Amino acid sequence: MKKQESLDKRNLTELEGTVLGLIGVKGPCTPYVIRKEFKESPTLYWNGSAGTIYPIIERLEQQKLISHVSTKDDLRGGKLYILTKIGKRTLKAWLYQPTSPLVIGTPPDALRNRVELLAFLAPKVRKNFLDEVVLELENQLQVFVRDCEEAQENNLFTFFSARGSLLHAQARLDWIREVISTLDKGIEN
Amino acid sequence: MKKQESLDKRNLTELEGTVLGLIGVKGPCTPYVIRKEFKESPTLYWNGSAGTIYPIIERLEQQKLISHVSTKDDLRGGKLYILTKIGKRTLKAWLYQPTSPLVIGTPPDALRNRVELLAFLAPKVRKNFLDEVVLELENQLQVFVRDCEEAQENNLFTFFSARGSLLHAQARLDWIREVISTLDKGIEN
DNA sequence: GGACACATGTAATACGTTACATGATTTT
DNA sequence: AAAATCATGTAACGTATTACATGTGTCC
Repeated sequence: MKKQESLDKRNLTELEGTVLGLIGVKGPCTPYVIRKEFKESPTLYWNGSAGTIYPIIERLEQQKLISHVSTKDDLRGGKLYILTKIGKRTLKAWLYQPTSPLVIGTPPDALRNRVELLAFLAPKVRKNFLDEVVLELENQLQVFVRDCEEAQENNLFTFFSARGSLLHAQARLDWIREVISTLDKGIEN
Repeated sequence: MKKQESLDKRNLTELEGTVLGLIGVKGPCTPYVIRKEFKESPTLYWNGSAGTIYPIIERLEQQKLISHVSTKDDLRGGKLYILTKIGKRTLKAWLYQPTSPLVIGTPPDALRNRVELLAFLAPKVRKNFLDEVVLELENQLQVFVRDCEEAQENNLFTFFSARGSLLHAQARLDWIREVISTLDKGIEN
């Protein structure tokens, strides 16, 4: 009853590509390890729930992008997955998309949505909201600073990723401060 | 055959809240106007497809958050929707969430995903990728600069939103340049 | 009269999450 | 023995997109 006509023609989704990439850079690993990676990483967006990861691993195997080596003796250790030749080629193609709007385009941002609609709140409430946001962002920034320090000791590219989150958080903070000061000036007039 | 047990208990999704907010700040408007807003805005993430907007308007009306005034005479003009009292209260509560992880948390970023997995590409390919990304981001930055100038003449908060996109784009550009220079130094050693 | 913008909707599909279910192994 | 972690999976659901279908009014 599974629906999968022309699976090989489909492009990888962002999450599928990331899973494929994790198998690629981490070497042979089990679905469970992939899940842990998602859960523990502060920069990887998805939560790596079982209901997502296992079906994706299945799909990738059916598309011959990954294959597993059986581990009969060890009931505890799960199936170890590795990239196939096609998998390596596909991953390289998926990674190298410097002009794709999905990669280059500005991601969604729930805070930006709120700011766009802030006209609906009374000036005082607005001010309170923005002040609280600044406090939250300052705390978050500290967390990312620590993440960067930790990541620096491990993988260089994990560090880059953490650094990206940090710079984004800093940019958001600068932005909200700018909004606050602009609104404050407006009130004076 | 519609499934909607306990609709009033549900929280608003990000898109539902944004639709409600647009009706709130723009005043009475038709679903079509909402769709246009999404299509034309460079900072609002969603594309405002009919298949999304019309069902949302329906749901919001069923939850008594919005109501419409009939326009019998004008077949062309669609139904004009406005916020109800409950709608106004709900919108204020939805906007004012300065500590919500969804609002404050760092959004997903497909470029960050790529960078995290860049170890899989050969150094030369990596370099090409990053150089191309810089070019793309520089172009994008110019677009956002123009968006900001346009928005400055209209709504202040639309300008803030555009400004947020601009600062984010700038942060991403700085970040990738930093990654490139770090990798270049590594090669020298 | 034809093209285009206005206006509303439905059906099929894709994607990810939550919650549930199961069982083995290790730690306390 | 109980709790926690390892490990794999399924079912139901929510949400948004794409593509399709339909019709009206306006402009050239």
